[in-house]
Amino acid sequence: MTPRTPDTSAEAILHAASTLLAEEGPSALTVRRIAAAAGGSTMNVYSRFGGKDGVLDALFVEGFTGLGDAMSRVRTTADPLADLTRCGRAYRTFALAHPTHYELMFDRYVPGYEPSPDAKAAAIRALSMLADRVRKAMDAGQLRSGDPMATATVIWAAQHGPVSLELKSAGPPGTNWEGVHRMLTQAIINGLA
Amino acid sequence: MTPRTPDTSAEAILHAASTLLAEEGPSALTVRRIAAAAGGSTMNVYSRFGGKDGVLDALFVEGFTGLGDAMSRVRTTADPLADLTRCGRAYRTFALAHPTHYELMFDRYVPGYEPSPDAKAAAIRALSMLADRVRKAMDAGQLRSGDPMATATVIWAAQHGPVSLELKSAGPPGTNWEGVHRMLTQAIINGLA
DNA sequence: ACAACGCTATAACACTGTTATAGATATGGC
DNA sequence: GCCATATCTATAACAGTGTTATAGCGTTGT
Repeated sequence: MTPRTPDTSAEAILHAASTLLAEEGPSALTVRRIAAAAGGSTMNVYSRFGGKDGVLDALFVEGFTGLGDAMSRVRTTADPLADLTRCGRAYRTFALAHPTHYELMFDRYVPGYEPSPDAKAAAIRALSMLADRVRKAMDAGQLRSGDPMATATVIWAAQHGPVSLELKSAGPPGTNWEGVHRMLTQAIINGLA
Repeated sequence: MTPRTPDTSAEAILHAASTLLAEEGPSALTVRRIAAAAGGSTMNVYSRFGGKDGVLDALFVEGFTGLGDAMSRVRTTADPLADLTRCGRAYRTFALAHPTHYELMFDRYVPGYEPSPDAKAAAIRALSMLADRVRKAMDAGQLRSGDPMATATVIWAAQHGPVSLELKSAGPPGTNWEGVHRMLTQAIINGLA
């Protein structure tokens, strides 16, 4: 589709970078390859994104937006605690479906790269999705009341731990990561109740 | 001391690399800088370690050895569950004391770097330290019995989650990471009891 | 003392992000 | 319609990376 967009626009660069990241991993994200895949020249990346970091930031935001969407798409039922558990499953599902984006979001694989304040804000926005549901559970009296953002951070940490290790295939071979994730999620939700 | 070791030995390279990693972070780990700091030439790194990855592997092992030692140094008392909790504290303390090593151990900051099988074995050895204590707690009837290695992996994931996020300073500013870590550790130990 | 070998250091190669420079293309004023 | 201007693009150059090949030195065994 769009068989020859004449303008090597910012969207083309972003699309190319996102595809490269998904299909070949972070090491394929070189300025030259991104520019070539977008049909333009390297300077395009600099004039539109200010450099490689700008593109990484955009992918970073894209990743967190997707993660937030995945969690906000979880249907809201009369049982806020069960909703939170399903959010945890959505978290792991997203990470396994987009491992390279997750790597970019949470691993500092580029020595000089640090997410910009705006990018970090996108991460906080995704966390707010969780905090909203935490607040609902608190209002329903199913979760000990307190700062929803702080409690959401605890749940987030419980998600990131097993998912991060699973993506690195750390730990003993044959580990049942789905079970580890479920057990940890269950334990922390019980502990916060 | 040793004011002019005539042999730019492997230890000198390792020491230089470890110091560079600790003092300037992963981005300072270039072959040329390592060789210069060790007083030798770049070829030294290749003849003795087979390339940069060999040095990274050695630092990887160094990190996991240190982490395993930190957890095995925790004193064993009559309360295996309390010992496990202290192991968790030792885990976080080690990570905060050696953030760059932790980064190397768990973040894939070098695009092409993958720990060698031997290096991964060192990681499993560190995990075994935890598994030993888990077994003790199981024998004492304080922890639900099962595969100690699998249970240790769950505890490990509960440590890595908050510690990893804390080191990246992810999450909302002003987060009480020590509290997040303690809460998660407590919850998972309770959940496994 | 001599020969052979191993190890070291230097320089070259292919690649990276980034920047400067020349060229083409489009725009604005008449 | 035509020219001057300005922007945007593409090419090439620069400093750095990991890695490899090559020439030189030192050491060692006989």
